[in-house]
Amino acid sequence: MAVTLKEVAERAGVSRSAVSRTFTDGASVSDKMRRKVEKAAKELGYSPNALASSLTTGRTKLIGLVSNNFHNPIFLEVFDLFTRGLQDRGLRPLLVNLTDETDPENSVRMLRQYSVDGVVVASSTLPPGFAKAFRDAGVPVVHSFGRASSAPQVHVVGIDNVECGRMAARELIERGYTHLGFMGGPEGATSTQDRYTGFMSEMSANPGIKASYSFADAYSFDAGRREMLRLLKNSPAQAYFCGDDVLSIGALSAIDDSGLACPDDIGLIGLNDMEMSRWENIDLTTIHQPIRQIVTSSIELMVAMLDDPERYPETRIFPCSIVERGTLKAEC
Amino acid sequence: MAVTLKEVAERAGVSRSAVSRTFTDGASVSDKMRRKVEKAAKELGYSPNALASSLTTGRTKLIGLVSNNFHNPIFLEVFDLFTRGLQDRGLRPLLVNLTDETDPENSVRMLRQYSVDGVVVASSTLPPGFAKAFRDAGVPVVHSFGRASSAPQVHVVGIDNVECGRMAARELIERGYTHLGFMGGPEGATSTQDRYTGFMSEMSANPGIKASYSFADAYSFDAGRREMLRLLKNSPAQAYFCGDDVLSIGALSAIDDSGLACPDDIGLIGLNDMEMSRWENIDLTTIHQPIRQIVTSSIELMVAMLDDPERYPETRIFPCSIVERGTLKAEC
DNA sequence: ACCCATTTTGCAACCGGTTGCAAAATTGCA
DNA sequence: TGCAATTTTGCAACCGGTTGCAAAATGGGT
Repeated sequence: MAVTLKEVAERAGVSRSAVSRTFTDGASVSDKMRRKVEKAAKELGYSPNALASSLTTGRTKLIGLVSNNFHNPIFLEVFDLFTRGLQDRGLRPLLVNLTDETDPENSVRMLRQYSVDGVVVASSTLPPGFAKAFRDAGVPVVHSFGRASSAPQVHVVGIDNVECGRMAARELIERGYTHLGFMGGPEGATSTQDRYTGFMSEMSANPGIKASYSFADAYSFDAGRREMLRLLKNSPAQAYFCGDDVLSIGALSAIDDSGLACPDDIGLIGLNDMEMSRWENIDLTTIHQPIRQIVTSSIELMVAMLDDPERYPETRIFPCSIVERGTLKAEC
Repeated sequence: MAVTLKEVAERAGVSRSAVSRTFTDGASVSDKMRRKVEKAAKELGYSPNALASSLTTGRTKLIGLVSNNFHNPIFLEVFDLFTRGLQDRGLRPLLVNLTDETDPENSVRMLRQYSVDGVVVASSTLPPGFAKAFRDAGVPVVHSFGRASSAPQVHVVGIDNVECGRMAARELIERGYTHLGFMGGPEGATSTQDRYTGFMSEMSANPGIKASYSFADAYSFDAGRREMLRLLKNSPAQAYFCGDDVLSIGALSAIDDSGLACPDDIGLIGLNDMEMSRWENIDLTTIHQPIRQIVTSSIELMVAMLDDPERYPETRIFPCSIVERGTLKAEC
């Protein structure tokens, strides 16, 4: 069906190598030859088979884009940025959905069968074992939204979740709240654990402040709503730092439904600053996570690693900042 | 780096063909041989190179998943369903983001370079030209969420948007509204046009009802909000059928902000029934689009076409139904 | 016009698999 | 045990490209 190199060569009356070289940049071809070949190629509608060439060059320009976050709207933004960013650099994302997948080996095998040049793990809830499994298989890996570490085993790009936890606590304290709540995401996620650690460290620094904590079982609206409804039943805190924005929105809905008002009765601060958080009927005060920068940086790191697979693992942390909207009181 | 067939063959002391056959189902291999090969393969950690084999078999099991909807949260659900469904059938989605892309030829060329076995166009806003361009290139295509047609040029799976328009109009009329509004999505999208046609056809059947219409410039929160704010300035209708749910939610926010209430002052009905629409603080009355069935059916159709590329183009339409929630009055 | 340095071109082997065909091995049956 | 039918195996060519190397062509200087 498809036109091959050989046919173009015959039509142009030249060798196959000549055709190959006209489509390989950096190869030595005379202008005359190039014109002849390009003419024949155009007439036949030829375009080179990237997979065949990958056999000899060892590069497919395929990048595994691995995630298990298909229920958090912020990941639609993440996928948008990744796909466009990769495309712009001539790379192709092979999307892998790891929801329900527990064994890294399966995905490693699959991605190796397709000889991906690299893997981007885009998830804050996937255990670090996945990223490591790829690395152990000799595939360049970047873990985006992964856990910051001073001695990373793979490249990590993300935020300092511990610092975010601290930042949220400080903000609530500064605003005069004296009974704070931490309503985390899934307890097993490293992001949740780190935010918890940071939040609590700030608590120990402020003995006058009362704190309580609990965890929702997913980063999702329903989980946030359910957890907040539960909290509201018995003496809730004055303000909560929620695991992320979608969780906060669930909590917001629970507060509304209970006849309470936000921020008058209960304050909320989220994390992510997803598009939806600035919707006027949500208007969530939140910690901005610079996802655009994280994605761009992840892609840059990936590209760098394609050139030098031995590159020493690096952690890139981007600063977060509070976006003030309408879910915290100005001052208590 | 990677282990090859040849190495396994040498280790097992057999021919390369033998190794190839043990990993090809349906091939003739004795049990003894199979055991020998599998042992060697395991020891070496061999897994076959899918791309190399695609050279001779002509199948890559790669499916282009093409979309330009990276701002409508419903597409996260769509991607989730597609990636899982394809994976379950041993197919791999190559994600292509066509935001800002106007020339079908580019994407066709790109996907042909990667010899995808088929292409799923998942979009209601991409012009039909894209799907046709793939078909013309000899690639099996399914257009999901595409325009229904009695003489389709490519396989189409989706809903009857004209009927949805009618259904929305009828619902509003039955509830006693006498001044209806159609607030469409982007005017160029076939989905918008069809919903408009259906809506207006019902209007002509009800001469007593007053109707007005306008279009938002994207299927997005901001566009919906902007358009509704504009409408509210001069004698708005009593109830609107909005282009889709995310647009409705934008409209809802505009209504709230203007000090009006929904459904008391203005009624709204959306289309899609995305996850968010049932969030308790949104609670949107909407027309349910059975996306799960659409995706499943699209995948089935794709699989069928891989077996028989000449299969005659078919349109599959799934019925929609109204989901009653809180944005329409019970009775006026 | 001649010679040498440089560039362009084609040959052939190779990338990692698959597959038609014929030879070798196994099986069934007398 | 012998022989034909059947199954298993290996050889070698091929899929669609790339690339090292040597031969052919070109260019420059005199």
